[in-house]
Amino acid sequence: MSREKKISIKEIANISGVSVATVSRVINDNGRFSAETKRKVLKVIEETGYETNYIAKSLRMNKSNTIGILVPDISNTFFSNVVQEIESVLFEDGYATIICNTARSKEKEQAYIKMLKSKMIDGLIVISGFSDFETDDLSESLPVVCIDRKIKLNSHTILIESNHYQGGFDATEELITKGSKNNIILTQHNRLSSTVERLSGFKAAQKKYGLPTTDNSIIAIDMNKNHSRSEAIKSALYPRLATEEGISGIFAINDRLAIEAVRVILNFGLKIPSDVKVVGFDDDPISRYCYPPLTTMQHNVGVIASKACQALVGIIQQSTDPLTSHEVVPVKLIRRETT
Amino acid sequence: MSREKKISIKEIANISGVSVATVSRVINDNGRFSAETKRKVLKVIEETGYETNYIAKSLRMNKSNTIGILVPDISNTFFSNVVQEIESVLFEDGYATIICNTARSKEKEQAYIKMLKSKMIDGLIVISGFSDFETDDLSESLPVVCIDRKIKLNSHTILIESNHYQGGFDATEELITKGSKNNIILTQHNRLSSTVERLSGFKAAQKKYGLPTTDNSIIAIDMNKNHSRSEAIKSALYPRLATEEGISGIFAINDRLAIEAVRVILNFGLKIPSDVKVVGFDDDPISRYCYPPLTTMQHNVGVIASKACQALVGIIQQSTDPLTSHEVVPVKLIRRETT
DNA sequence: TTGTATGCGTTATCAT
DNA sequence: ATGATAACGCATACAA
Repeated sequence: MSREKKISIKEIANISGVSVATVSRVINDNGRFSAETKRKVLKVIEETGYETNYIAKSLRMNKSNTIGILVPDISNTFFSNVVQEIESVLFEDGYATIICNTARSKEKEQAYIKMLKSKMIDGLIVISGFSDFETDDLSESLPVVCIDRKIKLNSHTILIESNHYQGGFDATEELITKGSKNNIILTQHNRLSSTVERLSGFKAAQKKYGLPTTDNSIIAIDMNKNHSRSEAIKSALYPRLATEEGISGIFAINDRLAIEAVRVILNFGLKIPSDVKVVGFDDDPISRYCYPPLTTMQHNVGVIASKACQALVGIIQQSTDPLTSHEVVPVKLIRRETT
Repeated sequence: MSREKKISIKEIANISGVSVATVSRVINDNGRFSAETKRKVLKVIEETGYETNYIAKSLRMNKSNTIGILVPDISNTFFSNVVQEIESVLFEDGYATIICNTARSKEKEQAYIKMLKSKMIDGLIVISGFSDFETDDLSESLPVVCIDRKIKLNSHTILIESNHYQGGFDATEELITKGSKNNIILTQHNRLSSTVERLSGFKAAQKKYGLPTTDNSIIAIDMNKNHSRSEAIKSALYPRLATEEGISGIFAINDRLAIEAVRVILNFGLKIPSDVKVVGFDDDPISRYCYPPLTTMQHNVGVIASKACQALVGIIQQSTDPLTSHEVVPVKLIRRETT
């Protein structure tokens, strides 16, 4: 493996008999050179297979045409879809993308931010994650757009998010209009804004139809011990299934939870959707293939990604604050066989 | 948003009243400075919040402590798991990771390689993808390790892959030992080495048990038109299900295909696994939750990732060829309810 | 239209 | 133990 030295602008200049400045000009097409020299230089570049050293360019220009993405868990379907979409439009815009998987670790997140800044990234996209770190301080010195991650009010940071409130509302309304009166929300113990909003939507829908939301309406699973998640759901649900006024509708905050719930219910001996109806969230591929196929809320990944990119690139290139700093994109009910 | 100028080594030098050389020495702990100056400089660094500019460092050192990953489709579960794992160990080793989603586009792949080289990446990991591009030329000038991607024999490139042959063999043997005599392989039209190997495994297992592999044993779906994939499987399978000597076992080359096949069979009115048995490949999460839960082959993502990183980092740091240039890691049968 | 010279932030060589 | 300075590859202000 011979790492042959790469050819630089200087070589090109020597070979074609002009100065480095001139070479630089024709490469960047800045004008101020004759057609003849252009031809000459381009020919040499072609022959030598010269390629720009973006490290040097970045150092000189103080920008890298690179943007960073912080994502908590790339193996999560929704996240990876968003990332993939973002990467695609950014690529079109001429930006490279550094995807950083923070594994929900605050330390890793900080380390990555440091690394990204030292790489002179032009902008940063932060997807979800817990909001207790200071994106705000960050956005003072760097264009930042967040996706599904609440930030301080006085922030320069832009926020793009799914309408989790509406999602929670529509999901719950689906349960109700399909005939379920005794509904609960199956949620998790965390402080994600998306979780909070979905709960609000649930409550609002309940209220609209004159249904109460009590402590009993909320079952929150602790995600710390993943292995027993299924057990946790089981022990929370079983006693509530047997009673006179048993649970007849479940809005689960994500599809994984929903599917676990479905299993528990089926094992208990109840029918879905006749005895109890279930709605999930995220439209994970598993919701299409599980049994029975799961009614769920679908994110509009395409517009989330494009809005995020549009906002970020806008503020990078104009170096000015954009018109809207908060976009909320609707989610859509996908009706399948659990309601 | 005030992009305040970042502080450099020069400032540190001025403030602490030493030269830039000295500052650089204490930062890199190269010795040749007094304890006193060290203390002094470190204090200033602390106070000012100085952070190394890795762009400049990279330019000077001709290395970036960054490695690139080329992945065809980050939303594919297996790929995203591998990437996540790789990212994790590389992070521990002090390397940043640039994940590039090539979307199976040759143009994008080339563009990304160009970009990565110009960013002075220290190494490259290529996951799957079609083998008709020249990783070989690449590996002349850059440490490269491939995962599940066949390359030319004379190559410097290292290859880590799942044992697709063994996977195909074990999957098929599972069908046979569970009582199925009339087996087919459900595959796709592509030239991926993994596809080819799985087919070989299928044939070998058939042969071992005195079962023939004819043209009729192979059903290859065209993936071009995704929307009609389900239809394609249906029309391929239906006529073969009705006959006297109907299909009793299907080895599907991936879980998506397997699940579609399961649906077709169920719709046809046959029982699984009593009438026909199915084995998939990849252990996608959907295989756990689909109905009935799918027997499938599980990759050992952890060792694939760690072997890949180990190999890459080894050749980067020692700048020498590693002992083994080809590692094959076993896959594991996960027995669920389709066999 | 073209060339010279300077600087981006580092590290490394060579003095001192 | 420390400092001055060159060099990495590039873009640009200024001079010609």
